Amino acid sequence: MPATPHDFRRHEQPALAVDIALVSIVEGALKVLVQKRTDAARVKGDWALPGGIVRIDETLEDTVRRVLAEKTGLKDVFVEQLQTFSQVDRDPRGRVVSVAYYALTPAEIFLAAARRKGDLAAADLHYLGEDARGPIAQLRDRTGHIMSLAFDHARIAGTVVHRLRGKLDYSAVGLELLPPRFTLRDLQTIHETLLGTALNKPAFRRKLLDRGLVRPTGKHETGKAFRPAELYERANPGDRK
Amino acid sequence: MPATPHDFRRHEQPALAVDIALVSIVEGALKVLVQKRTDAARVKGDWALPGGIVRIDETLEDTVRRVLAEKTGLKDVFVEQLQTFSQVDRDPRGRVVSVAYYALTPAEIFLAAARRKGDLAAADLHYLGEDARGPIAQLRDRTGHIMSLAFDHARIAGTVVHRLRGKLDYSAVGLELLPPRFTLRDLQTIHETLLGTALNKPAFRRKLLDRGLVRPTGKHETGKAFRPAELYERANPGDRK
DNA sequence: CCAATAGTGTCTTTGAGACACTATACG
DNA sequence: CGTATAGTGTCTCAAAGACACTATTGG
Repeated sequence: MPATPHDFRRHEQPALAVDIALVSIVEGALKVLVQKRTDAARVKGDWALPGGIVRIDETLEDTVRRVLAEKTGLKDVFVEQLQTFSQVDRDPRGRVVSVAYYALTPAEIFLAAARRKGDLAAADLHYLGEDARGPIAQLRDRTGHIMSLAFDHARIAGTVVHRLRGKLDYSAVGLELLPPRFTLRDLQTIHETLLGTALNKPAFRRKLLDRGLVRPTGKHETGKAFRPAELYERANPGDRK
Repeated sequence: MPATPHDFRRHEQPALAVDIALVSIVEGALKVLVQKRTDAARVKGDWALPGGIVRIDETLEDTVRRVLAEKTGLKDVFVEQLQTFSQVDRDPRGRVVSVAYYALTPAEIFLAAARRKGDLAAADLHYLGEDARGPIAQLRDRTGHIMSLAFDHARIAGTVVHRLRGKLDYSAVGLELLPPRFTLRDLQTIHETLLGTALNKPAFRRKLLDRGLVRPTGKHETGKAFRPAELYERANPGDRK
């Protein structure tokens, strides 16, 4: 029997939040934006992914964009839903179900956002693999020290890497981590950093061009002490040459 | 600044529910379990996916298993999270965010569950493709008449088919739609029904056996008027022969 | 031995990896 | 013209599709 309106609140319900992994690749290193926690005495973990409570009149995407704007000043970021996390004890302060999102942005924009507020930091994101409960990641600061993550955010970060690795094969998601014009070598570095493996140069180029995901602009890099690479841009979907 | 416990309820929040697409393949037709709606006057759509409100002490998987048990009597069904749907107007009775799940079960168990209660029905699930807002599906009854779906459930059903098609390539998810022992022809029919295309027999068999996903039992079908097929079972993960 | 489907051998096609080669800019 | 990287031609290899062939059961 479907619930009627007043039924929705007959039982006490979990609170609903979003958590956002803002990810970038800076000089061949995978980065994620984290926020310094202030009540680390009550909640284990010095750092957390930015997040916020979903308001009654917002879609989840609205909440994500509001939180990103409030905490980083960023607008028009690429955002996709990852997965919803609902372990009963995931937040020791109360019952919160969190819908995790990942956001992707080029290195320059990412660094500018991380510098904007004092409690934000760009952490190195290391994928540790999967165990019985799923993927997991570890964060390190620029000196290589481990940054402890609160809640289930190490799981969320691990799941982001796992998802992005899967999507590289069949989508152009790596383009979200580059400016509008880029070289194929840059894009290959993006893929290699996310996958953690080296890729074959001719095969990589063939695949992208055959599938019509990128298009040469005719322009070239400048200021290099050797042969400059051609700049490419993303092809409009539907284009096949 | 992270919220403190009392902050969680400072604003009014959406209610949190799960919706479940219990899917099966019966005689080469893709089926989904739907429930007859009683207040179709107030909410457009005669049918809906089974669903329920998430209780404070439940994980989402707990809610899914509770709802499946209450509505169908099924236990130990294969269940995976699909996606969370949060359009503000998705339920005209009030603000509800819904985490959609799909559940897979073999034809016999599915048919028994669908017969168990009078308000349940096994609908034919037709994938219509993707538009700008995502995948969409249409339901038909056994006479071919369209069954109108409430809320965004046509989107959820479409997203389930889309997800399952993607997973067939790299996972053994089709095995969840078959009994413990099955013929390779049965499994190929499962794949073909989900994908909506014919598959190459030798290639299909090679792939499954090379990847060690299934294992021959040495037993064969009985009661066929022609050469009986060998029965296979799922290989334990890690086995490679 | 016929019907009908199970199961396989093998040729072709396709796409990815390997690797070496040519191309081109700056200084 | 040397250095360093861009970009490509081509061989190899692996996986998937095509297709025809053999195998096996009940009747």
